[in-house]
Amino acid sequence: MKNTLSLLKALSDKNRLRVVAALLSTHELCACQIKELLKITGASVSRHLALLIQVGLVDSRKKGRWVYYRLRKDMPDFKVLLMWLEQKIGNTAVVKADLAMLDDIGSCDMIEMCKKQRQSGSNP
Amino acid sequence: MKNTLSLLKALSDKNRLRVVAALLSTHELCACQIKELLKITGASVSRHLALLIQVGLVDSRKKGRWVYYRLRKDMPDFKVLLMWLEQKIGNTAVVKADLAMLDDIGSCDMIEMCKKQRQSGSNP
DNA sequence: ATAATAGTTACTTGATTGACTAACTAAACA
DNA sequence: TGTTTAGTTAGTCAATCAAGTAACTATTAT
Repeated sequence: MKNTLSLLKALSDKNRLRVVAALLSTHELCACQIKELLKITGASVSRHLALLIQVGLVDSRKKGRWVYYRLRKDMPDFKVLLMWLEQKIGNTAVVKADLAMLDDIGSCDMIEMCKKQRQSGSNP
Repeated sequence: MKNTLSLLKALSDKNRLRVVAALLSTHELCACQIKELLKITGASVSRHLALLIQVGLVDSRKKGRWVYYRLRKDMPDFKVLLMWLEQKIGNTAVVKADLAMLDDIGSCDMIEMCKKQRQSGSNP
């Protein structure tokens, strides 16, 4: 009960839901890509992802300076829920726009993107 | 997206989740039964149920002085989610205790139960 | 008709939560 | 080795939310 409640709470935030939707179709995303997608500070990204990891929905791996996150689609506990979610929000305007945005971000060089982020000054 | 978010938020509260779990196995419950189950004021019950109705999960019908609520299990939008939920929380201690409690409540005369509630003084 | 009562709505209060800034950690490069 | 940088943690603030009390509505019973 408590676990399910935590899981539902984790999904009850627009930004976290957008992350999950994005991860449903991209297999893996770097923190800085998520930051670019949601247009929030790195600190906020970090906290959102920490929560998604805590409830077991997301996994992370560190590669050099970057941290990559991926959805644990295989977990039987979540499988049905994630399929339901995908079917529910996969075609919404927000998610479609996000996926288009991710196409741009993904085709970018990571280092260049991070440099651009620094210049546009969202995080000192 | 907005609808899905509202739905998830509606389910992200312990009392509302307990109500949904209860309705999953009882087909119909009166407001005063829910009040007895959750041990909160009638006002709070009313607001929780209003929210569940607003997101489309619950239906209500008025019969005399009483209002009965039922889950809209048929709705294709919710069907998968509700089945997932039932499988996830159906066997938890909280829900099992709630169902046992509802057995008692259900076998009671409604008028007697409401009278007892008045006497125990939870709502003036 | 009047009193009683089940449920809703309005208002207030305390707790939770999400976002930001700033300080910190760890990895890479000069 | 020292600096830059990606990400995390701590602290603060504003907004949201759940619960209670009190006032109101509608239905039943005396």
